Amino acid sequence: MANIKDIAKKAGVSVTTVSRVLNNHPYVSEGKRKAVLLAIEESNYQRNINAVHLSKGETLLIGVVVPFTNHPYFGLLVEGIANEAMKNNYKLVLFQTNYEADREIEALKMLQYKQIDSLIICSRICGWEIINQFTEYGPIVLCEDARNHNVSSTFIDHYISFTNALEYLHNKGHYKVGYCIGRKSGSSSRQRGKAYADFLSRINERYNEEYIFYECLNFEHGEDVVRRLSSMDNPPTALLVTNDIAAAGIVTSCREIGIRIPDDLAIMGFDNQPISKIMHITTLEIPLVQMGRNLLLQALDGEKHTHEEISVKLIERQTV
Amino acid sequence: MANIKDIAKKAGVSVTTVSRVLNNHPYVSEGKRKAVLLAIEESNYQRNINAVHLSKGETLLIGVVVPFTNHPYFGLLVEGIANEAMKNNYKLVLFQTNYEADREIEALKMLQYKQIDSLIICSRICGWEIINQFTEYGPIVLCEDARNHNVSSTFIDHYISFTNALEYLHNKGHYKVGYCIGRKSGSSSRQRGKAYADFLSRINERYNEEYIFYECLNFEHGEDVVRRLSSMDNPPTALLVTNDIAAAGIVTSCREIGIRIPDDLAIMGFDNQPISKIMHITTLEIPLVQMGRNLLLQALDGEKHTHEEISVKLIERQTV
DNA sequence: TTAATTTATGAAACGCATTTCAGAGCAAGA
DNA sequence: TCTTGCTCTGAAATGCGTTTCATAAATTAA
Repeated sequence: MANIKDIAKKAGVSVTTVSRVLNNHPYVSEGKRKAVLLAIEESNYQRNINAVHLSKGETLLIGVVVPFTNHPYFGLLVEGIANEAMKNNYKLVLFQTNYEADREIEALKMLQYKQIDSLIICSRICGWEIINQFTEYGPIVLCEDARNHNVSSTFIDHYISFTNALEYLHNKGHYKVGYCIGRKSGSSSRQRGKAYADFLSRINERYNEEYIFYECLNFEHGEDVVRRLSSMDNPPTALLVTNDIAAAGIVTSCREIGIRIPDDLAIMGFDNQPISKIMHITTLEIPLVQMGRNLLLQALDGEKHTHEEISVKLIERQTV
Repeated sequence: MANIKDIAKKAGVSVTTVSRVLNNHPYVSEGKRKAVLLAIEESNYQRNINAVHLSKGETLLIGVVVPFTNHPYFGLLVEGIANEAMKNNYKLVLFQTNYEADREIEALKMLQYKQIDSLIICSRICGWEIINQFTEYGPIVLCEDARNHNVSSTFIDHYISFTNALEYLHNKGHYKVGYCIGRKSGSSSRQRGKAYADFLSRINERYNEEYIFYECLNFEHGEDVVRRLSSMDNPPTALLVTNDIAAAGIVTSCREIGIRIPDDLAIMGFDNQPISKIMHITTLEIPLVQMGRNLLLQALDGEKHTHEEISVKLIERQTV
């Protein structure tokens, strides 16, 4: 395959001039430009992108770390990221971690090795002591409140939004409120846990371990929740479900065994996924696509670290 | 930052020897190996991955083309691809095309430019006349029957599986059968359309344009289908829905307006997504994760073109 | 007219690791 | 003893484009 040198020879110019033509630099006379373009055409020349990467030290690749690609929450987030990446001529390298720290470290190492220009971590597993070791190698963008760290972030205030949702349920007369969440650890889970604990003490209710459901990620997990629910002596009258799909699963399973919603059990979802609209699930809208877009822009912005809080909106429908 | 030359100097060996150590070549004496490793350690040396790529002419990157990242069908497929990629130390570059041909061409060009080692196209938009132009640049793997082409493929026989599903419905007493599908064009849609037409003529039914529903991709699209259905004078008594999520949406919307399933309307899904189990939707199981794995292995296999047909299985539940 | 810019061009340095090739040294087999 | 055949090592070639620097030529400004 022809390389830039061949083109230069063929067009009777220097490689510098060829490079200028390829990169649309000014200061190339019309005659030479034409000659170069002709030579490129005739030799069917293709720039070796890896040589460009080596030379420029950048790859136009952005890493995206998600625990699961196949999850509606991250699906929307990645959709936003992908759309914006497209606009900016960047491509995405996808890291599916399954919440294994090693996978996340692999992604960080790709940043270190310069195989990607920056890294977006949609849900972090590694501790900050690890992340911080890599901030020097390139922009890292988080999808959580990271205002005290050497990265950029786009996030929502989980404490406030959880509190709002809880208060909403309380105003509707619920005081036996439980919640379903994806994982025990993680920064958002902590914030939500705190909001929950504070809410309970505000309304003078006792913390009941039974009212918290973990591993609530998908439609099918709703079944487990409802099973546990129906075996309880003193079940909650309302459930905050941090993900509409799981909420939809719960609603579906409830219908099946005759638990009336919202009369027997009120359900409040999160995200405002399309499914929540169809199933009339009251939910807290999180503009995931928009957040994704923002994450990518921050990743491109490189040097300066910015932090953007996105606000959520409660959407009243028929499950509370 | 240190490079391989610095390490060579520091360790008192040639760059060749350093490279040998880095790549675990044999024929390096223990003494020199140790010296090199020490020098690497002390200089905090990082191999420049782009130089490696340039030199080796490969990137350990595999492109994956999907119309939407945020769709359960492709979600499972990508999950399988990602898992297998991980095992083989490959990373994925994700191309979300939204079914725009230009996006797919971009991916093909990245193959041409050697920024990716091979390309998996999960759902093709471009015609073969375009794909064929790129087969010389690296392995291309399709998720459709491509036995007559210069690529590898993992696929299911949509004609047969659609036929089986239709016959199953027919055996249950249905002859007014319609179907819901994602898009009008595309190879799988054509195969299914043919199976449908052949089925109709076999049972002596007239082709009814109204019985076919397009753009049926997601849960929310079920609503539209049901709306159209309920306004029909002579609606079908059974519906084949090429995607469980859409089927679930249809089931949900039907319940809402009192269409009984399967009595008033039988629903048959596709994929055997988790949601279909929960909602007891009769479906045709497509082992998407396994297919994804296979696609990746074929992508790695490079030179030789293989074609693997995956068989599907009808799973009887309660919506037919 | 002279000085200061701007335009245009190419040689050479730079980014960096892998691989081929040639050769030295040593051991095993004939 | 002589021939093969490993083991080990490094110089040099290879992959390829970008960018800096020096310089010449053409303009514009003073």
